[in-house]
Amino acid sequence: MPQQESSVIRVRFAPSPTGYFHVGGARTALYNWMLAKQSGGKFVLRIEDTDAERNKEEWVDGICNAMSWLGITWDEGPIRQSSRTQRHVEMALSLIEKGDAYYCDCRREDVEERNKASERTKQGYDGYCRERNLEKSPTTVLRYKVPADGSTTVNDLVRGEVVVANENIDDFVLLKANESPLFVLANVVDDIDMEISHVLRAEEHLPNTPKAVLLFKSFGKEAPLFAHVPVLVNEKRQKLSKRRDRVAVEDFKDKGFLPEAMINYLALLGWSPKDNREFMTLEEMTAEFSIEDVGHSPSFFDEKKMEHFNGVYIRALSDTDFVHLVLPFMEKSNWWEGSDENREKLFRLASITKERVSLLGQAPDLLMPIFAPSIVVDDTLFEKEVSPHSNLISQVAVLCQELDCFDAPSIEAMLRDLSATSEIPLRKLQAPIRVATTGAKAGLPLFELWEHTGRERIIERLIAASQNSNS
RNA sequence: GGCCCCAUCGUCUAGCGGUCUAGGACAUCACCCUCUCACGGUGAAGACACGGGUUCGAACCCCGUUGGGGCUGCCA
Repeated sequence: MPQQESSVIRVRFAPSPTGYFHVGGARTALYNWMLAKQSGGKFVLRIEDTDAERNKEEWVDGICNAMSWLGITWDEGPIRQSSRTQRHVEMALSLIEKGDAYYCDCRREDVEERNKASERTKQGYDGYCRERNLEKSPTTVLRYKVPADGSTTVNDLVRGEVVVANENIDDFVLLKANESPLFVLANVVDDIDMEISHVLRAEEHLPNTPKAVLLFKSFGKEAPLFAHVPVLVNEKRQKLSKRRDRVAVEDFKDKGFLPEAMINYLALLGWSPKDNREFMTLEEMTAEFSIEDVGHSPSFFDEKKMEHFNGVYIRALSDTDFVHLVLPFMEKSNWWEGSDENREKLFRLASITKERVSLLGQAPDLLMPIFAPSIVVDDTLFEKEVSPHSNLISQVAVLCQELDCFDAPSIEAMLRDLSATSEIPLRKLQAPIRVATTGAKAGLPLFELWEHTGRERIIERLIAASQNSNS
């Protein structure tokens, strides 16, 4: 096959704005991006909005924002397919003269009826109007006349050769009755005009690719290289669906996923580097990515594993970056006051917080006992963990009062001392006072937590706890 | 129903005819570390769908079966 190896790679990512941007689309976009960037090629963002009924402009913004957040940049676009309707129609009409297209006035019900009546095992359009030489009218669609014999081959970079007998390809619609262009037509015309070299998309498009190949041929153009990557599936092994599955990129952003972690995880769904390592930067992945090495079977999108990746990325963050990234999540809490003092405190808490969260959104819960003026202790938990130890708790309150300096080392020394004299292991001793001062059984290391909460509030909470136990 | 695609631990994968008593990661479990939790460390359990070939030799090649998925629109 003569191939344009010398010319630049031009790919396009072509979402239709019929819903939010989901992880499946993100992975397809990412693969396209890596394919283009590894050789200095161009990435075109094309919005496939030929179906005016289903598209909404706000989805376009959503897609662009989510892609930008992930770091998937585009060199051209977003180009609305709807802005090129005239060109699509013109190209479709040119096929009539070539004898490759014809008008058809069959209604869907008519076709179904005929199929039912005949012995035909296939269900699609039966070619009823092929030789009727209909004129254009408000009720006619324009169909492509698929050759009766022979077969059409799709040469796919990940699947290999896919051969389909032409008799199994229906005469598909090019132009609706209202003369608006349809997917395959618009796709092919735009790919030609935009000089797309590689069409990398999800496997769900494989069945209509022979139609595209036929069109390229009719237009006298060489088809681009195709690469159909497996779809992403849910736990029931069905293709991820915007409606059924909660997989919006934006939702993951809101939960506190880092774009780098998502990109890293997503890239590994269907592809892996030669040495099978998992943590890679976008640059490293781009350098090593190879479309031929993409797997052939669907991958389950495992949010748990992605969260693990996210935790690793969070822990690798500098304290400064962590504070910067976690601040928006803190600001969602009504107890958070964004003072310089609090930001400084947050910075000093960064390292012990980082290793306890796998999502940025988990940080506020951990930090609430320190920054919130008051805490809430669940009744059952209080009865179980706090009440039996009211004496101990009031004793600790006194010791806190007596401490020269209320910092972590002093607090630790004080509690270890108490542990030794009272013969209560530190691990047992910390439980009631932790619940009394934080409302939770687990959380940040107690000594640092107390230091940053401040002596006054800690003593206040300890006293309140011991008094509530007595009554 | 028809057409097409796919098939290694529960999941993501390594493996591209001999190095496989099948390696790694997530999840699970146990132990260690430890002020709780977490991080980290060590270890356990866990897979080549099945049947035929080809070959001295098959997870790797071929065929079939089974199972799964996608498409089947005047959606994309």
